[in-house]
Amino acid sequence: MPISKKTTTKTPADGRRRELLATAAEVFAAQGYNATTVRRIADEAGILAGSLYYHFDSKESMLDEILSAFLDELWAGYDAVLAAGLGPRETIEALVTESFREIDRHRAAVAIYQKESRHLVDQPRFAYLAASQRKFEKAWLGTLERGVADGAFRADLDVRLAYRFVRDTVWVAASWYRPGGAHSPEEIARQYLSMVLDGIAVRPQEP
Amino acid sequence: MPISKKTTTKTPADGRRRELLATAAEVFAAQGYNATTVRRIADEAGILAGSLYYHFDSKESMLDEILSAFLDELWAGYDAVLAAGLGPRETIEALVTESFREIDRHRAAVAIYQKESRHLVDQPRFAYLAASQRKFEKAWLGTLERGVADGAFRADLDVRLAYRFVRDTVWVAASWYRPGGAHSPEEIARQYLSMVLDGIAVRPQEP
Amino acid sequence: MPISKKTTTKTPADGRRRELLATAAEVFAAQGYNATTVRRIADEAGILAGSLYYHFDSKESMLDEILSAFLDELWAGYDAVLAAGLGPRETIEALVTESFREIDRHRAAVAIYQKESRHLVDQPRFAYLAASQRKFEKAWLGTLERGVADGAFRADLDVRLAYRFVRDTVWVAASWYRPGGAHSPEEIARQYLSMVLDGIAVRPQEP
Amino acid sequence: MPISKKTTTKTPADGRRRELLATAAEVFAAQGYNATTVRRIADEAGILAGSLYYHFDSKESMLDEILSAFLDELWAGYDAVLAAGLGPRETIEALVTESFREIDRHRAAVAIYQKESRHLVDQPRFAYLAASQRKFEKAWLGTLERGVADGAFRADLDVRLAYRFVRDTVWVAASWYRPGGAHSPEEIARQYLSMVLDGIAVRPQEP
DNA sequence: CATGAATGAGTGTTCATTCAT
DNA sequence: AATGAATGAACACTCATTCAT
Repeated sequence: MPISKKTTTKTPADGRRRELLATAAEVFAAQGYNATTVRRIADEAGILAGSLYYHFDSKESMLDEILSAFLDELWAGYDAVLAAGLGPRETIEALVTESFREIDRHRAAVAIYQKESRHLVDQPRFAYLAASQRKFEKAWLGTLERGVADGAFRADLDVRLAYRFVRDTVWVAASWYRPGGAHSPEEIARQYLSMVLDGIAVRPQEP
Repeated sequence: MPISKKTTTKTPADGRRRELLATAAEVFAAQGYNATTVRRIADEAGILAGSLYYHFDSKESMLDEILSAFLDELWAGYDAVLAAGLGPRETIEALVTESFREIDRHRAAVAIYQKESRHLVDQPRFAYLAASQRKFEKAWLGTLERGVADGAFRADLDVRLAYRFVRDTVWVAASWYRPGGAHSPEEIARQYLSMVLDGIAVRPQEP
Repeated sequence: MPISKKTTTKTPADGRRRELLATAAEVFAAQGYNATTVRRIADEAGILAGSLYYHFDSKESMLDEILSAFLDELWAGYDAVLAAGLGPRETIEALVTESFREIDRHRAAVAIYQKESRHLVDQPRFAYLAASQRKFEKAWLGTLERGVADGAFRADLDVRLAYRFVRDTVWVAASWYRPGGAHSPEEIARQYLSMVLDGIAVRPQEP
Repeated sequence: MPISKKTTTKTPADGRRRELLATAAEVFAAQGYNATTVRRIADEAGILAGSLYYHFDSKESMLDEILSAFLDELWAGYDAVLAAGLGPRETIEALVTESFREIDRHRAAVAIYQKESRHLVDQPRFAYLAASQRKFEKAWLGTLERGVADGAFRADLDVRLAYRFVRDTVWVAASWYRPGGAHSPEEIARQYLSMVLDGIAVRPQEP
C-alpha cells in the first residue's frame, strides 16, 4: 500500500516517460524546481518544450511523479525494516542503512525532496508528503523512545531533538553524496552510525 | 576585515534600509529567493514594488547585502573563538555554541544561506561565499584533525565525513529552529554537543 | 449547380468521413469553431488527433465541408421554392418553412454558420459564404419588395429593416431549437409566420 | 442593487481602465473573445501585452468587467420601466425601446454578450449572467402573459415562442447595428415594434 | 520617498499539424 | 486506418526593472 495514491501504470511504452522523469529530476535537483524551466528539461532531453506535454500534464505533475515514486520505494524499504521486529538499536541501524541506499538510488529525488517539500506540503496535490512525514516521525521517534525505555539509548536525551538530529544528519547527506564515489552507501551508513551512536569524542579510558 | 568587501555605509536614512532588508530576508527565507517576487517584499513593507528601487539596485543586491551582513557577523564570532587558543574539543564546543547563537540572531539569513548558497557560489558577485566556505572548512577540519592527533577525538574517524556530519548537523537546525522557543541557543548547543561528542547510545558499562 | 464548388466525391470509405464530419459539426456547434480542439473531435470519434489527418487536410477543411454541404442543401430547397412562381406572401411562407426544415436537419451546421460566418466571409476559401449571402438577400429582399408593390405587405415598411427582421427571426431559432422536441419544424414555421405576418397584438375589432 | 456583485470602484485614475476596457470590448466584439489575443488589445491600445496586467488581473476579468458594467446599466433601465406600472403593450414598447438604446450605447458589449454568454454561463465567475437571464425571461414572459390575459395580445400565441421571437428579434440587431447611422435607436425601436405588434402583412380590409 | 504606468524578456502551456511505423 | 511522438508557433501571464511625476 503505497504512501502516494498514484497507480503507477506500467504501460509498455512507459520507458520514455521514465527517461524524461530521470532527466527532469536531475535538473530539478541541480537548479531547484522553481528555477528550472520546462525548456531546460526539454533541451536536456533533446526535444522541444511543448513535446514534454505529450507525456506529462504539467511541470508540477513531473515533480509529483518523481517524489511519489521515490516515497513509494522508500516506504517499501522502511516498512520491511519496521516489520522485522528488531530491537531499537538494530532498527535505527537498519533504517539509516536503508536511507543511505535510497540516497544512492534516488539521489536527485532525495535532493528535490529536501529542498522543496517544505512549501509543497501545503498544496492538496502533495498532501501525501505530509502523510509521509508523519509516518516517518512516528517510526523514528517511536524507535528512539523504545530505545530509551529499554536502556539501549541514553536516558538524558531530548528525544525530539535527537530525532531531528538523526533525521537531518542522514538526509542532508544527499546534498553532497555522489553515487559511484569511494564509499558504498553501506559503508557511509556504518560510519554515520558509529558517530551518531557512539560520538566523535574518545571514550573515557577503561582500566 | 570582513569576509565580504562591502563597505557598510551608515547614511542617516539607513534605518529604512535595515527594515526593508529584514522584511526581504524573512520573505526570502519563507519562500525561497527565486520564488519571492519583489512585489511580495514591497507588499510586506507597505510600499509599491517600484519604490524598492530607490533603496536597492536590484533584488539580487538585497540578497547580497543580507548574506554578507550575516557572514560578517558570523566570522567576527568565529575569528574570536579561533584566536582564543583553546584545545580542539573546547574549540568545537565554542564554534557550535557560536553557530547556534548566529542561528538565533540571523535565522532568516541562515535559512537563505542554506537554501541558496549552492547555486550562488558560481556567480562572481557572490565569490565571497566560496571564500567563506573554504575558511569554514579549514577551521573545522583543522580542529578535528588536531583533535584526532592529540587524542581528543576518535582515531578511527573519517575526518572529512565527520566534518560534514558536524557541519550539517548544526546548520540544518536553522530549518526548524524558532527563536523564543523553549530552549536557548546555548541549551540546544549543549545537547547537540552531547550527542555529537558522546553519541546517543549508552556507553558500555565500566566495572 | 451548388453554391459551393466542392466536388462531393463519393469514395467507398466515404461513410467514415460523414461520421467524422457529423461529430465535428456537433462539437463545433457546441463549443465554437475556435474553441474546439482537433483532439476533442478525435476523442469524441474514439481515435487519436493525428488520425483525423488521414481523412481531412485540416481542421478548417472540416468546417468548410460542413458549411458547404449545408449550403448546397439549403439552396436546393430555396431554388425549388423560388422557381415555383408563387406570390410574395406564399413565397415568404415557403422560404420560412423550408428554413425551419433545414434547421431541423442541419441544426449543428446552422448554428456554426450563425456563429462563424461573419469572420469567415473574408477568407478566400469561404468566398462562397458571401455569394450565398448575396443570393439570400436578393431572394428575400426581392420577395418583400414584390409584396409591397402588389399590396400583400404593408407599404410603410422599411424593407431592409423588415428583411433583417425576418432573416434573424428565423435563423436565430437554431440557437435554441432541439430536434425531436414538441413542435415539428412545420408547426414552428406556422407560428413564426403568424407572428411575422400578423403581429402579436390583437387586431383592432372589425364591426 | 446591481445584477452583478461588482463594486465598481471609481478611483480617480480610473480613466485609463475605462479606455482600455472600451478598446478590449471593441476587439472582443469584432473577433470573438477566444479569438482575441491579449496582444491584439494591447496593440490597439498602443502598449505592450504585459502592460495590460497592471490594470487587469486577466483577459477574463476584462470580459467580466465589460459584461457586468453593461448588465448593470441595462437593468437600471429595465427596472425603471418595470416599476412604472404600465400596461403590457406599453411595457413591451418601453422595454424594446430601452433595449435599442442599450444597443446604441453598448454595442460592443451587447455583441459580446450575444456571442459568448452561452458558454460563459456555466463558469461560476459568470453566474450573474444566468441570474440576469432568469430575470429577463421573467420580465418579458410575465408581460406577454399579462397581455394575453387582458386581451392586449393574441390569445392563440405560444407565449414561450413569442418570447423567444421578440427577444431574439431585438438583440440580434446588435450584430448589424452601427451607432451614428441613419436611424436613431428610438426610430428603429418604433419600426421593430410596428412589425412585432402588427405584423408585416397588410391587415384584412375593414369595410 | 513614493507612485503609477509601462517595458521586455521569459514562463508554462496549448494546439494544429506532421510523419515514421 | 490509426498510433505515438514530436514540432513550432502562438498564447496568457509574470516579473524585475525603469522612469517621469
